[in-house]
Amino acid sequence: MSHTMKREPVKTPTSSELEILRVLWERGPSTVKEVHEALSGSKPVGYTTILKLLQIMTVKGSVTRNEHDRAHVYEACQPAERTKRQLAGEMLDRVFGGSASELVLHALSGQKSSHEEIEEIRRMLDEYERKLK
Amino acid sequence: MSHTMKREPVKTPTSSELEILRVLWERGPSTVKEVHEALSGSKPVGYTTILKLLQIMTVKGSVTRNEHDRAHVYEACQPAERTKRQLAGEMLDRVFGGSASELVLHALSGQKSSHEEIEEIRRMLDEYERKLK
DNA sequence: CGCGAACTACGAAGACTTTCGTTGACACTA
DNA sequence: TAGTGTCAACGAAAGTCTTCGTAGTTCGCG
Repeated sequence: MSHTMKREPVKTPTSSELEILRVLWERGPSTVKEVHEALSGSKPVGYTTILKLLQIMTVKGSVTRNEHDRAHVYEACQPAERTKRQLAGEMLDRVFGGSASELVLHALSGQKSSHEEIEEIRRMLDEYERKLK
Repeated sequence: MSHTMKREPVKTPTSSELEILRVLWERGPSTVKEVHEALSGSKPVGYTTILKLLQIMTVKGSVTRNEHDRAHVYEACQPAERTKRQLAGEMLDRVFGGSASELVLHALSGQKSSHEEIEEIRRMLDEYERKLK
């Protein structure tokens, strides 16, 4: 009955979901245990908390799980690039009214970026304009 | 008793609060009515909803209000620059692991920026490096 | 078999957000 | 003065998010 199912606009992940997604993006498909261990490093969090979150994310459709093994293996549905673009785009609109330069300005003002980092950004701008033509 | 009061780390505004703050930043000190009218343009929202939000924000400390007139006048406590920097900085850390170039990359990939906009970003990069020295 | 370890499923509490209806105070005016 | 319009204050409902305890299942092993 897929034709009766609403194609949701892929809501942006919540704060906790994002933490989990970052682990999945970095590690690739992982079990609850693996995600839990990865996140426990930074702050204490219960095993079942991660489990529950992953279950909810499965229902929401932001991750899929492979139940072949007893320890289910979870995987992000959307590639990191897509979700990051979505998040950056939202901030661009909601905070900076669509002005990319304003976003860059404020992003830089908050921390000290290295000369290399700045050079990297310049390279990307060149690349971006090259593609526009 | 200010010395007994905790100096909260100024939590980042919620989605609705941000919408209101943007109005206050743009218009300057405003009454509930004015904020309401400004926001009604984009989407329907009740007057008391805005009032309640502003009251909550007053308690949280993100806005102050002048009760001199019957229609209280609200004003953002933090300048736009500061809050924007905070929001951009958070996204930088939480999504892009602190990589400014990645943030720029994804911000640009989501929308089409004009040549002028790109030039503006380049100018800002120059400015940023100039100040580093 | 019976036990403990490893896992999933489920429910529910608590905190926050968002939204709005209702009430009451005030002030202006017919 | 009674009626009308403008406001603030409050309470409460509904929806999310986050967290975790508890219960039940399965597997390997002594």
